[in-house]
Amino acid sequence: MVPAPSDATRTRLLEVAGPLFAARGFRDTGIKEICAAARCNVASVNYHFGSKLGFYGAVLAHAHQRAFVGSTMPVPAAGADPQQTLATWLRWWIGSMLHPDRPTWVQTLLAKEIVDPTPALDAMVERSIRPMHGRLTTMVKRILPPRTKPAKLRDAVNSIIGQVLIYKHASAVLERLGAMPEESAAGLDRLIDHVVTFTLGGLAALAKPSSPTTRRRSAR
Amino acid sequence: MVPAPSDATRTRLLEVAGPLFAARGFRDTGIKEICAAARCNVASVNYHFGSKLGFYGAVLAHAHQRAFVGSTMPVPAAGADPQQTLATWLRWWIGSMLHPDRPTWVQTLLAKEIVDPTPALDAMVERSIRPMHGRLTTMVKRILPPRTKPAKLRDAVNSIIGQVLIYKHASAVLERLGAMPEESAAGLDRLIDHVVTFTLGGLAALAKPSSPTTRRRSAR
Amino acid sequence: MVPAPSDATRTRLLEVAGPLFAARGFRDTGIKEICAAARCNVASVNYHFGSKLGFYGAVLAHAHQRAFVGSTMPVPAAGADPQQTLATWLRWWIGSMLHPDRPTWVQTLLAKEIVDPTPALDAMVERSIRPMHGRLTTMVKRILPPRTKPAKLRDAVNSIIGQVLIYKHASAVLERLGAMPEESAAGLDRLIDHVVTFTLGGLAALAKPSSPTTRRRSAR
Amino acid sequence: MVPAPSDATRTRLLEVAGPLFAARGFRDTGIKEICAAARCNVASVNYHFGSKLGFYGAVLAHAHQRAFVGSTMPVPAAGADPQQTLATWLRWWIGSMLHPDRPTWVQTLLAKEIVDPTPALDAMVERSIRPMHGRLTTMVKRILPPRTKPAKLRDAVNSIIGQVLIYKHASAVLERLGAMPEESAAGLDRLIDHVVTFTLGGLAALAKPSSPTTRRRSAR
DNA sequence: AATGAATGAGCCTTCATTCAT
DNA sequence: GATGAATGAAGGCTCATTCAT
Repeated sequence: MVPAPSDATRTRLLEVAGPLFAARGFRDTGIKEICAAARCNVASVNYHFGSKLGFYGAVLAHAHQRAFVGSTMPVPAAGADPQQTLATWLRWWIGSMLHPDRPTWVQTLLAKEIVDPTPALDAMVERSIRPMHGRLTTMVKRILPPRTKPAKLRDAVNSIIGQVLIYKHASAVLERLGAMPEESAAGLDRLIDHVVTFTLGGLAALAKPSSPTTRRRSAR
Repeated sequence: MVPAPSDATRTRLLEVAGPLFAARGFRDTGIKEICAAARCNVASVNYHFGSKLGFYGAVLAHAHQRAFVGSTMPVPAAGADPQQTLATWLRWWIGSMLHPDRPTWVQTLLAKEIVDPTPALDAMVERSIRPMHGRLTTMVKRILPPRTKPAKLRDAVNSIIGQVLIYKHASAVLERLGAMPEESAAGLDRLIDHVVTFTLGGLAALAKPSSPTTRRRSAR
Repeated sequence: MVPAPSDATRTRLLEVAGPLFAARGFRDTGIKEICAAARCNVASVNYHFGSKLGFYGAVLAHAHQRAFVGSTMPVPAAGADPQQTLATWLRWWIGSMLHPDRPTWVQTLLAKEIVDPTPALDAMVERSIRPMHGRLTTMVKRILPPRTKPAKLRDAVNSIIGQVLIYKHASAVLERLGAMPEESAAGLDRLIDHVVTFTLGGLAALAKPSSPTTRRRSAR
Repeated sequence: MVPAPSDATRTRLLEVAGPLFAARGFRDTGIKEICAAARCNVASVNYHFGSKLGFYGAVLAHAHQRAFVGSTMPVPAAGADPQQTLATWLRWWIGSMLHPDRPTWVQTLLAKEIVDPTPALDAMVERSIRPMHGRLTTMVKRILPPRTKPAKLRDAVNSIIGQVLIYKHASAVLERLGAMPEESAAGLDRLIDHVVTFTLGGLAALAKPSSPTTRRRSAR
């Protein structure tokens, strides 16, 4: 079960399948196609991973390992400013999600899985997403007032995540609308600045006791 | 294009296919399955619509017609407060996207199409998404300072959209994280309040000339 | 479900599959092979019968219909001699099982199914075997003494059936031992005479109150 | 042929494969399954036995060795009563075939092989079946009149064998018909009594010069 | 001596589509 | 105008076997 010393084929399969799955989705990517790209027999996938779905799970895990290699999550200084801490973390996170020099297929793969889940999603959530989500929640909690209700905290975190995920989830539409940011390091920096500013502004607004502008009746 | 004289079957197919496509995606929903639900022959789809893809396009168009029936986009009063105008529009938009009393499959279908586009996406963008996007952009532009750069405006709009789309695109993950808002009218109202507050706060922060907190270097 | 008026392919499949299944068994006979013999597409089997197993069940039912066509089970005369009635019935049954002019694959198919059952066996037992078994049991019961225990009756019936089935079930071995009867009408007649004589003799012995010759201890 | 010096794996394979082959047949039992049960590599079978078929032959030979261990065929006393001799031998044979305390898979394996022969059947017939068949034939010959034709003798022997084989070959059907004898030592004893009585009665009837009851015409 | 890895042929089934009526 | 029948390609998976160590 543990990767044997010489897994030429196994490793090649894992390396090669990520971009393919990301490009065409789980169900539209045939193992024939994958094995052709990995120059191995179609039976290899089933031999090493039991089934196509098992293989897909392994690819996801493999992708997760690679996703943050060379980019360690920043640890907040003990008595650091909460806003500053969040800003730093956001810079790291958004950078690791959207950096143009980074192979884009890893995040695309995760995005596809999020929108159209397969049974492999559960493992992915626990392994990869929940830790980050917890970290982000903790940081936001420190910024909001002490007695903020959990629901409010939860919404705030979602608003932050949503601002970033849209570039992964809706890129096809944003491109058609001409609303994609420039794919350059400078463009990414500007985008990050924007998200940080927007987020801190939003959190500040949440911190005030105010009621939102004249909410007369619920929609509909 | 115009409904043929005797189109009982044709109409039934269009009505029945939406939820199925929304539930399992374009490629995973078989025409056998659809025709079984519509109690008609498997050849009917190709007979009436030429091919599966043509049928899918027709379903999307049909869905768009239904999507906003009984819920007209609010028109801003001439000299109204820009923030107020945006807030009102957001209430309407989020409500039409997430209201629990409303059949959810239309938006789900659009969300799936956004993440995993088929050739039918282009038509959908022009017909359904671009008008809304334009309207939203206009409203945000009125809130931001007069000389705001297009890129900044564009980012702001994306930040608003992203806050909402996440509930459609990432619901599978949010549910597993326990981060989904309550599915009730009251829960939706609270969520809308949150988005409005967060958004207006974010836009206010963007309006200030300041630079975000100490941005030393871009992420890695 | 009911055979439609024009089932060219469906009928051809049913006709052609019997000998093939009989020759190589259910699991060793590929639908590719069958469809090649029926000159139709490999998908036809699944289209008409849902699955290979469903097809096999249909072949069995079809075979059962054909098995006794033109050979109606003899009905005993009202006050006829029980021995005579049984003899007549045995003549008919053995003849229909072993007659050399009759296509042998039907019985071979049933025999294979009996020894190595598939899920289709249950239906076959109820439809085809139980009625005959019941008839035979009734006839034997009339020959044995009135108060014969059910277990004794059951064993007697089994002894009769076993004498016949061996020629279907163990023919491969009997041939190698040189113990197969001649495959001719005359040979079959002699065999039938033998079974009738042996059976009536055996039943007569059972009817006597005697204990079998010196049964000291059970084997081993 | 002779067991190699270090044959732990080889022996384990032989021991473990018998019941599996008996349960599911030669073609339906995968070597993967067998090797999993024997806790060895899938290549072991081919390594030790050359091929699956070679392995199967070895299993059959191994089974034959075990089949009659601890149960030696009774040798008739010189001047013993022929009926008594046959009865004694039948007791031993049926007991060794059907005794519930005895692992049943050996006989089941042979039964499967008889109905659906593989190339390994020939060896099995010569080694295991022909000697018994010869012995039985000799005993029956002593009971029938001196000048009995070989065909008649052969039929008589088959009638005896058939009475027993049915419980091995048709057990699936007999169970469904509720016609299986009780699986207990007492039940077996009763069954043996029955077969002995029925057989001796049948042989007695054969010995008479009579023709069977009014055989008018052969069946259809 | 023995094994984990890898192979290629074959399996049954499903698919969107087209044909003949 | 509409359908039941039929099609061929492709799908993932299992198999007994062989290779390289």
